[in-house]
Amino acid sequence: MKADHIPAPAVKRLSLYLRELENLQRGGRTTVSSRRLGDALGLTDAQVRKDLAYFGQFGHPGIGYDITELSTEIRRILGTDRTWNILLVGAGNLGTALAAYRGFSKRGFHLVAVFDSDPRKIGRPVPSVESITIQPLGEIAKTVKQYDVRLAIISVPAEAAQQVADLLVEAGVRGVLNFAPTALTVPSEIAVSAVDMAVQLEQLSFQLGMMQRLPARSG
Amino acid sequence: MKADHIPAPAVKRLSLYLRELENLQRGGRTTVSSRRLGDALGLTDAQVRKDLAYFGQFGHPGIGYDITELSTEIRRILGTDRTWNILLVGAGNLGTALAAYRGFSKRGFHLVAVFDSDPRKIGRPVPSVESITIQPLGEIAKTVKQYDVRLAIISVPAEAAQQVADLLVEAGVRGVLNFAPTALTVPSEIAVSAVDMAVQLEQLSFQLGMMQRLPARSG
DNA sequence: TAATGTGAACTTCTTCACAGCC
DNA sequence: GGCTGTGAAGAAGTTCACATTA
Repeated sequence: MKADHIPAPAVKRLSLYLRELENLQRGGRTTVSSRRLGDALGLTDAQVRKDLAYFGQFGHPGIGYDITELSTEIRRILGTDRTWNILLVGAGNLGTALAAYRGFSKRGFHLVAVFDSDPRKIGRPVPSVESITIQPLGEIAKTVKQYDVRLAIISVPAEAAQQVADLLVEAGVRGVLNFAPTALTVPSEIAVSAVDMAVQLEQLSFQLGMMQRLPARSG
Repeated sequence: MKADHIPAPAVKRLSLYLRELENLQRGGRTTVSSRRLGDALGLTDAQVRKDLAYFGQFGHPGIGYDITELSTEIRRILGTDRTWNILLVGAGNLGTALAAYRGFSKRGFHLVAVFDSDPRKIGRPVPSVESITIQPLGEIAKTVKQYDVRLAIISVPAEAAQQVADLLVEAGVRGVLNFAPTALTVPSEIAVSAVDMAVQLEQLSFQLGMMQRLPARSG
C-alpha cells in the first residue's frame, strides 16, 4: 500500500500500538497478531492491519507481527528513533509536574530548559528537577538555537499562551504542545497539538448524560 | 435537525465552542457568527452550524448566535449546567498538579477527595490544596457514596492503573479520565477518556517529519 | 445585506471478505 | 488452521450551496 496521504486517526493509533507493543514485550512475548493488538486497544483486527499497511508490510502471514521489529518500524515512522530536545514554558503547578514527568524521556523526548515570566522564579531550580534552572522568556531564542530545539510545551495561563506561542515560533520552534485552555493562531507550517483537561471531563459528562437517556446498547 | 446519533468529533468541538464563547464574552461581545467562531478555532462556518444543529436551533438568521444563550445551551447539552463531584487517584507530581488546577472548578468540576497507595502520603494534605487530606485507596467506595461521585481522574503509574480502574468501577464511578500511559479495560457502560502526553509529542514529531518530506502545502 | 439551517454531494475513514502465504 | 494485506463496499463526517429569515 504505502499511501502518500495518511489519515490523522491512523497516526494517533500508531502511537498507541507502540505503547501496547512495549507492554507486551515487557510481558515476554515476541510476536502479536492484529487481533490481539486490536483487542487490547478496543479496535478491530482489520483496523490494525490497515493502519500499519499505510506505511509498509511489517507482518508475517500465519505468524503475526514481530514485536521488536514492529516497534522499531513505528519509532522510525513517528520520528522517535532519535532523541528530540524539547523546552517548556510555564513553571506553575502543571509545568513543574510535566518537567518531572519520566514518560517523556522514556519516549525519546529530552527536556533541556524551562522558562517563566515570574521574576521570583527566574534563577531558581525547577522543583523536583534540580538540574534545570528557570530562565526568563527572553532566553528562549538562544536556547532553541543552542540545543536545536524543535518542539516546545506551553503550560502558561490562557491569557499568556498566544504571546508565548508567538515567541516560540519566532525563535524557530516547529511544533507546540499546548496545555493552555485556549486556541492558538500560528503559521500553517507550525504543528500544534492541544490538551485541555477540562474539555476531557466535559466529554465524559456528556457521555454519562447520553447513557442515561438511551441506556445499554449491547453488541 | 436534532439527530439521535451525534458524531463524537462534534461533541468534542462543542466543548471548544463553549471555551471560545467564554473568551468572546470576556471581550465584551454579545453575539457571534458561525464564521467568526469557526475562524477562531480553525473550522469552517458550515462545520460550526452543522455541529450546533445536531442539538437544536440556537441561531438567529442575519444576526448570528447570542453568546450567553448559546453558552447556556452548550452547558446544558454537555451536562455541565450543574456541579460534578470528582475524585483523583494518584498524588504524585502530576496528580498534585491536577488537584491544584483551577480550570476544573471553573468548568463545574469539584474535587472532593484524593487517594494514594503510598503510606507515607496518607494522612497528609495534598501539597497546595491544604483542605484535602490524602486517603488510602480503601476509602474510595465510601467517598463515592458519600459525595455521589460519578467521575474520577487516574494519575497513577501505568502498572497500577488497571487495578485502580477496577476499584473505581466497583465503587460505582461511571466515567474515568485516565492519565496513565496504558489502555484500560472496563465494562461498556463506563465512559473512559484518555490523555497520554508522550503520545501527543509523538504526533508532533510525525508531523514535523511529514512536512520535511512534502513541504508547504498552501491552500 | 448578513447570517442561519439543511438536504445533497463529496470526502474520508472503517469494515468486510477473501486471495495468498506460513 | 492461523494470519496478513488489500480492493471493494459501506459508514461516517465534512463541505457545498441555497432557500429562508431578520
